[in-house]
Amino acid sequence: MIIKLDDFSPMHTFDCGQCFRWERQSDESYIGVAGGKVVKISAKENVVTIDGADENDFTSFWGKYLDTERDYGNIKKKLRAHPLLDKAIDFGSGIRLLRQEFHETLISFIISQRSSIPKIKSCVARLCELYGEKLEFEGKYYYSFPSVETLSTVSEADYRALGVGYRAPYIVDAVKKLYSGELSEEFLLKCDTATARKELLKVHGVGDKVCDCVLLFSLGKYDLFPSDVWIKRVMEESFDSLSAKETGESLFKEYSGFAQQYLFYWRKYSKDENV
DNA sequence: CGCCAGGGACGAA
DNA sequence: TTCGTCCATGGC
Repeated sequence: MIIKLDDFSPMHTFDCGQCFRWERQSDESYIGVAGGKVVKISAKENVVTIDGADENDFTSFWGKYLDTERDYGNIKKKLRAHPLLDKAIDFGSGIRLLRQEFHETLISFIISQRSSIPKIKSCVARLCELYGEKLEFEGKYYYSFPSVETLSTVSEADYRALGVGYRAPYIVDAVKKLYSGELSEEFLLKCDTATARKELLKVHGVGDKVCDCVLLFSLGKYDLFPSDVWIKRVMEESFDSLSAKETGESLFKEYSGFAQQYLFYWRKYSKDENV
């Protein structure tokens, strides 16, 4: 499957901290699993190749996942009004915000709290290997992210065995709420951002940061500006701001989530060539 | 308020 | 190499 898509770089998009299941290959393509399917994605200029997907898969899943309908050129143009964003956008010009599955995003970001990206990736990978569905692609095996139904049978001790430590009971709580319908994607989608936050914060182990990441990366609440240590740093340095989240959201409004990703990627990864 | 949890990454010594 | 610190959340 080959498509034309502007403003997209697999590296910028898959390595900017929003997802944990894409692996860079020696040829700079990325292999990943989403929606129960494995694909390999590569891009030359604005020509994007998705190996392992046909047109049907694209219209039913990958198009939405890659946020292909959104005009990132326009978003970037608006954000470039801020001098700092201008720099950040130059550095991560191919970032697109993925529309990831809700339960996967929630559980992954619960695991992510107070941890590092390599560690998160290994925990999520083990979770998938143990409880996901085995998939084959180009002679290798991959695993889907397990369903809520499957996870509802997994115990706290089993989660602990994955290496998630004290987060194990949080995952149990999240899965329980998902499985019972007490927490539902459909409901959160209908809510305004503030109401959705209030609901999601009821899950054990979900604080401000995890909450904002989940709502931004899976439900498209783009007016959120998740603030981790890198974002706090950049806001403090450049905007003299003590409360990164509030400042970001009031500056960038409905583009907060996009601004956050450009700033995060730039502040965390550009240092070498930037000082 | 301060400290801890469970563990890997990362930077300093 | 080893040591200390970090990370984001809830419980105490």
